[in-house]
Amino acid sequence: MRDWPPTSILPMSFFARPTLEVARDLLGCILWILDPRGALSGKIVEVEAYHQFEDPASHSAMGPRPRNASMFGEPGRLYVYRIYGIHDCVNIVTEPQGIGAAILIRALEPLTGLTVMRERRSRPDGPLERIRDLTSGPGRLAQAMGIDRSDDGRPLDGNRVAVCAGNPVPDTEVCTTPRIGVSRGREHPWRFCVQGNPFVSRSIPTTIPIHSH
DNA sequence: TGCCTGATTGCCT
DNA sequence: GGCAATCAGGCAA
Repeated sequence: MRDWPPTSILPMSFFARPTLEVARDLLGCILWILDPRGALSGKIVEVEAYHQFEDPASHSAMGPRPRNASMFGEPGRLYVYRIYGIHDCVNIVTEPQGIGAAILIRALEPLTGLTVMRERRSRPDGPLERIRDLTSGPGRLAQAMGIDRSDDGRPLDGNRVAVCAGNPVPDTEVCTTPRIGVSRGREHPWRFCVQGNPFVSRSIPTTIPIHSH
């Protein structure tokens, strides 16, 4: 496979850090997955951080359950859940094992395997025309990359999935906002995105630069 | 057991 | 801007 395995795979130690640091550093990194039809990749341009402690919006807030077990497992693994009965959402486990924190990947900029992504995202009436609709949202990118709940708990070790270092995003291009769609914990600006990147799922008025000049 | 809500998306008006 | 699709977990009864 020409593009596999990818280089500069981030080690477990990268994810075994404070969740907000990992979330911010994840911007600009590349999510890779080995699809039967080839390697797929995209640049991470939008994420949300979810803690266990004092974060009522986190799935881990009420402690370990069968569904969120992987959230309390080793860092650097996937936590995949289904939302609204339809869409799968891709998270990466952070902090030391047992804490119960993760980062939701909300948007990617497609880099490799656009043809496969377009086929996966095609509608009953035909393929998607706009590249932006491929991966600009948590449910969309999961579908485009072919990630589902069977990937829950899977390590980012380069066997099927990996996150690799990319071009670092400077503070001047990082924005933080409240998390999308959460009813509790909205006071925390724990959504991070690359300012101006067209693949960010959506912008909200309270967007503020992480680097205030 | 039954009802309600949710880290969403796409189609409809 | 409204709303259906679709389902698992939490909680009330």
